[in-house]
Amino acid sequence: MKLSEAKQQFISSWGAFGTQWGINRTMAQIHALLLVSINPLTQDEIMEELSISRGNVNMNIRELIGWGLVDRVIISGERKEYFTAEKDIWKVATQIIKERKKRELDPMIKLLSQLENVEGDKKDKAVQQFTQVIGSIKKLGLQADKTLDLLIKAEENWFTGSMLKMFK
Amino acid sequence: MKLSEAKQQFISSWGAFGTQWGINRTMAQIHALLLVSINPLTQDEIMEELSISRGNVNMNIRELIGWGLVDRVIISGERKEYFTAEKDIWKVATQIIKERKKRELDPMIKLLSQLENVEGDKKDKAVQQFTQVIGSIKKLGLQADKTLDLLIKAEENWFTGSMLKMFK
DNA sequence: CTGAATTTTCAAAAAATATTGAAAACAAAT
DNA sequence: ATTTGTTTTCAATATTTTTTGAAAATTCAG
Repeated sequence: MKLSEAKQQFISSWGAFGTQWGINRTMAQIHALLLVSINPLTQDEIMEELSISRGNVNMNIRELIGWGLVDRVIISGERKEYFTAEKDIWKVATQIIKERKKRELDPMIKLLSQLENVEGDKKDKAVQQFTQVIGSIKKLGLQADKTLDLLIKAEENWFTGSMLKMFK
Repeated sequence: MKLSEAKQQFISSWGAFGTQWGINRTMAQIHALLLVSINPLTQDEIMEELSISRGNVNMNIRELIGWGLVDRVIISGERKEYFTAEKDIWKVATQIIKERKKRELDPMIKLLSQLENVEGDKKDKAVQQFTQVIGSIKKLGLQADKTLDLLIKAEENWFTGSMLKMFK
């Protein structure tokens, strides 16, 4: 397989995987494109490469910047803005975990905490069961939250190092 | 907050969280409903409770069964089928991990393995960089795969037990 | 086997989401 | 201050995804 062909394949597949995870296809494709581009790209280059409109590029680039996965790059003497993606995959992964935790896990735990305080007879089977289910989901959430915090702080060898040794 | 109100809130919020994870809103809501229902429910009861059509219930229930999160229950003497959800949240979590791994992570690793074999000059900076990025994503994927396999096999106290001890 | 109850399918409709493109806003150079 | 290149916005449009509901298929009882 040729390089250009492989890049195309990567970009298109990454977009497809993205949608399965609730991520906009184009956003995932732009990220993929920047990951496999040696040099930073302009909006025009991204438009060209992916055959998408200027507005689409602009919106998704800003979204990617919001996720902390893409940075603006100023090239001196150039009028246009350039964009580049973090290439260190460990950093990319922790950044995504950090954001999803903040946007999704934390609000979910907050919700579950509220739902735990349902009023009613403690002997009521229905109340018991509800509180039990909500409580156990919250517990799992809190544990995941804690673990992910540590993971985010841990160094790159977390997976390869102590983690795997632990399970032998 | 009253129990019925809390249930409604849980179901509706669970649906919203689901969509963020690329899961059909109704499927997540049906799952939530069954999680907080003491008794198994029929399709008619689910239709009624969530105000959705029969076809919609049927399709999403089958999808949930496919994910291993919901089971058909036969109640003797009854003609209708009943449905119930696994209430043990740890089992639910490992089941979801197992399925997403199979449906998403494994295919992704397969793709990356193919893309690693790009033909071309090894000294070409572009080829090097591409291979490096693809290789590191694959590596991360393989490590996650391995870790999740162990997690799936591990007992319920994985998070609370050794996992947290490891990080102090 | 027949008929009634129940489940499944799937084309059409509705809803949700993503994309376009042109106008407006902004920024740099002269 | 004006022109020119560039970025941003957002209403309109297109696409994708979900939902409906009625017909077909299936299942069970008699």
